[in-house]
Amino acid sequence: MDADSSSLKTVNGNEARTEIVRAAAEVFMEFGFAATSIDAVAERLGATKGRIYHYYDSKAELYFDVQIAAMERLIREIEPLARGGGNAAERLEAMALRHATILMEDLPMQKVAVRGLERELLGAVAARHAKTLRSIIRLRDDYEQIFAEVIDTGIRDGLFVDLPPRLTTKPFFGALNWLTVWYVPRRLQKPEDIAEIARTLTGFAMRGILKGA
Amino acid sequence: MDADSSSLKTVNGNEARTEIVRAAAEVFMEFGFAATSIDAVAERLGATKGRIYHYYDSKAELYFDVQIAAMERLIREIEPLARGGGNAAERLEAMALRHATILMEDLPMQKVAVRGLERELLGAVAARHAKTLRSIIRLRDDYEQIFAEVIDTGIRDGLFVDLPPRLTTKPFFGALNWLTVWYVPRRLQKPEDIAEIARTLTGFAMRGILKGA
DNA sequence: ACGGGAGCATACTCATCAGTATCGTGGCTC
DNA sequence: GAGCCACGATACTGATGAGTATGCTCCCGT
Repeated sequence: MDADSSSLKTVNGNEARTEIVRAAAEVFMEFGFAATSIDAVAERLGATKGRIYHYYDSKAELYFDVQIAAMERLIREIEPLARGGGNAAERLEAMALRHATILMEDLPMQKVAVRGLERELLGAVAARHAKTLRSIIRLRDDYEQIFAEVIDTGIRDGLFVDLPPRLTTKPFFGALNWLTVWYVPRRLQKPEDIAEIARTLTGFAMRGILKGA
Repeated sequence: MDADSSSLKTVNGNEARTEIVRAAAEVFMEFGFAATSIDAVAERLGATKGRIYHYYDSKAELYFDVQIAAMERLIREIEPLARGGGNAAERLEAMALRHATILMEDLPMQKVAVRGLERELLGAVAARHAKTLRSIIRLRDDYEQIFAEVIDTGIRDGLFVDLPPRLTTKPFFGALNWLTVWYVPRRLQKPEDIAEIARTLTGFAMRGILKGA
């Protein structure tokens, strides 16, 4: 149906774009949007600007694509869990565990996404990319909504502490997302370690929200 | 050459510097380090570059000063609470409550500090400011240490969950610090609202760390 | 076996800042 | 009441980096 709904410049550039997005995520993660030069991304790719501008019209568009990719993976993996079996507490726990794991597995992309639409952008580029911007905010809201609904259910079922859901969701995400600030992937020792961190964080977050017995 | 330890250029510029730091914090909060121009800070001051470069040698130095001011306030206010009365749980709760409150009261500075030494800096400016950089990292570590010790005590006393302290501190801070990501000061309604938010977050964090009855 | 275009590289342009150099001006001391 | 200096404004310089213009080279279909 779409001749060209995203601003795809060439017909078959999807895997080329993916490769660019991956490299961009790494550099954006390291330096942030403003301090990242397209040349630096190109260098990480072992290429030059030309390659990137062939697929993307601007740095902002590339940055947006990183965020979109990150959010889409989260939504794709977490939504089924929200619909899965078990009561609200069990489902929320599964979601949190998966969420934390994905953050670590996909650190570059996810870190960029978590940092979010740093203000630096909104002011500078808002006008030109208003539509894309809105769609990303939409994605983020949708994602939070998935959690919010499960939490809502849990509160109504008397499983969770009886507080404003919005205000409960925040520290819940905080406990998990904060890992993008401190987590540094170690060479070696990765496979089972990620799981342990994810479990610890999830445990903390769940205790925070569960109504005391 | 020059004997003065901080790079204070003029003799009595302390209040002038304070005013500059305050303005800088607002702009840095809004746009981040890289995307903030000194001219923008000057404009917020209702002045020009000249004023700023009269007191600061570089943008980095100014940025550092914001971080230092933020960390110093935290340490100054929280440390007494760590030494105060009560068991580890009571002290930790008081600390968390105060911490969250300060974040909201001093949002610009604290947000900049929480975002931390964004990587964008480390690469770019590390060499020249290695000493300052180290002292800021030191401040941050000291601050975390204040919490870590109380948490340690609580674990030994059997009050807190029995997990690696380092891994418990992280989500604890996460639940609190995350508010710098979502909290937007509302005009009106501020005085008691801040207190409620702080209490909710603190409650969450404490439940996360307390050993279930 | 030859156009033509997708997929890049190279080589520009032009704007934005960080930092500097220089110059006014008011207040202070003697 | 003259000189001095803290303070700050104005007017430069130089580097960096986003985006563009253009050229090269395969690969593809015909």
